[in-house]
Amino acid sequence: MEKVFSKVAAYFNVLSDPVRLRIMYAVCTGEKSVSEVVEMCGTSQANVSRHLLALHKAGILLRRKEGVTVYYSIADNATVEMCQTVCAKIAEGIH
Amino acid sequence: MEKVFSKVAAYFNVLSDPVRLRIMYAVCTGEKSVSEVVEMCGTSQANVSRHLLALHKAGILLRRKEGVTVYYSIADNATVEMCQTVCAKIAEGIH
DNA sequence: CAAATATATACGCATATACGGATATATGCA
DNA sequence: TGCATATATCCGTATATGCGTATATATTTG
Repeated sequence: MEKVFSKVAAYFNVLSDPVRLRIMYAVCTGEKSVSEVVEMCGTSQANVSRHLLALHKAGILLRRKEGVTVYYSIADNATVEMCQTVCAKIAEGIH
Repeated sequence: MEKVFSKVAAYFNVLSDPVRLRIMYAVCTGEKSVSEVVEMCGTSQANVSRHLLALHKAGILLRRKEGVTVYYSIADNATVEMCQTVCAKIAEGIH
């Protein structure tokens, strides 16, 4: 049980960063290369690479290498749906 | 949009700690006082108090004071359901 | 008022993490 | 082989956060 809590905490922790949420927003519309994500999010290539790897290690993003290019995509749509639900709920309270 | 991401990140961040998840697990069965939560979770009173306040500030727990005793309860069942969904999903992968 | 109980806060320390900048690694191509 | 492109990693720094310990605050009771 305690082990589950630690894993769940780690899972939420990956989603608890604005940059990683921006990245999720970029990738959820379809597979994207690192460069594409860099253009869509306003931060450095090194930073994007790190966050993409963090999301991948957590099992949230898939990683596919094609030549020198690396593509990331959503592993499980349930995560995206959860983010959207929370976003909607919180966006209500902002107006 | 960026503001929403920050708020969502903060929301997930509150749930990204094993102790706070233990506390959620304790409180989700019904309103509990701080002392009761301390007994149910294996950590100090100061620690529990801090985490309960963090969950309350995030809007996840309600706070009710009755004399010298403070009771906390779930504000929105959707949060609990989300935690349970994630827990179940992750517990699968552990066995 | 004094003491006991319940909860919250202050402080210090250890650890984690995000970021910038530089650099390493890998692949493709002339 | 040499060079360009794409991605990942290393290092240092600044900041955040969790926890233990002690203490403060508030309420009840004698």
